[in-house]
Amino acid sequence: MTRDQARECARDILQIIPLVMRTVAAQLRSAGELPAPAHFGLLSILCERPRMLTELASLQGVSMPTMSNSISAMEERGWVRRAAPTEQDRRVAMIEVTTTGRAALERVARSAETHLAEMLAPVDVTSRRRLHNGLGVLRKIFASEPAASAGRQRNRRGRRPYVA
Amino acid sequence: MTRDQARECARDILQIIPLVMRTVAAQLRSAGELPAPAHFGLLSILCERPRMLTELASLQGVSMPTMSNSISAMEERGWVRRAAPTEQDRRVAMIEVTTTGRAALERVARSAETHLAEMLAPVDVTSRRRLHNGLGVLRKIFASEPAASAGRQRNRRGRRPYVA
DNA sequence: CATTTTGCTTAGGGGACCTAACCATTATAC
DNA sequence: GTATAATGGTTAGGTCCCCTAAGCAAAATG
Repeated sequence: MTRDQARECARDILQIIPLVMRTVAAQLRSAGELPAPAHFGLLSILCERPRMLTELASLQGVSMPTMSNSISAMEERGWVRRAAPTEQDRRVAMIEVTTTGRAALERVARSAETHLAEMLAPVDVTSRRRLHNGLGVLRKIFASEPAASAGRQRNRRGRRPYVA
Repeated sequence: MTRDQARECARDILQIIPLVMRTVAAQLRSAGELPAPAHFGLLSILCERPRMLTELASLQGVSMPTMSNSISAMEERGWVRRAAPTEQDRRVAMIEVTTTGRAALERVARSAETHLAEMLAPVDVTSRRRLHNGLGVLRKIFASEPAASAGRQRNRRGRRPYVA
């Protein structure tokens, strides 16, 4: 990729992603799912299988305090549970999704689906395929677990909240 | 698009866009451009030509108070200027970008370019094209100005912060 | 054992959204 | 031609998400 292409791509991302973000967030807000934008991904991950906090922070690319708070918020809503520490290692608290949580995920997905379907309706087939492919690429780029970095408080394994 | 496709697409967007958002925001933060994610688009728009506040709120899909605050923040940084009201209509205050603002935009673009280029480096040509196309579709969908809605405080003309 | 590392939490702060409520200034309606 | 809306903006108050710094307890390591 040439310098110009990189810059164009950067501008595109910087202009478009926040816009999409705002729109989706607004849709969820209006659907009464206030804190969903950040929690949705978490629920998805946790539906797969329970995880520890560090793992979740890594996967989502946020700091551990942030993840701790998010989980606390979701716990209060009854969407997840901090499982009792195991005999193996009493430090870790595995996070599990509850039935309520699964239902919430379903609800949010349905809500988003409705709104997005509306927005996607006027889009032709070719564009939809392009959208799908493009999202796939973004996923590959941003959802992978890049090389670890050094130092405390920096998600040593996996994605980190970009420190320098 | 079938229901299943819509849902899959919704899930993809809900999972991927926030991730990208966080990553990009973190990059800019670490580059010392703290409030850039939201302001970048504004600067881009204003570099084209001055706009009034209402217009900007519409284009960005946010409420007017939000836009007012954003502009105030950017004004404090010296990135934009609230032009003196005209004879024509003393209510409107046109927002103009300053030289400092243009420079900031350039700086942020370069910074983002650097980081993104790094992330995009391991991506093959086909994927890059897909990414580009996909972003184009997103732009078409989310950056267009959809039908107006009714009521005060709701960005009557153009994109609105989704109310119901 | 003393020290470090690891998993997690608490404390404190910032940015970006929102709704509600409030001025001005124009435009409309009797 | 004044009363009444409608329009452009701002202020006030609140939520959510994200961060760094600074703990605390349990495990691993010398």
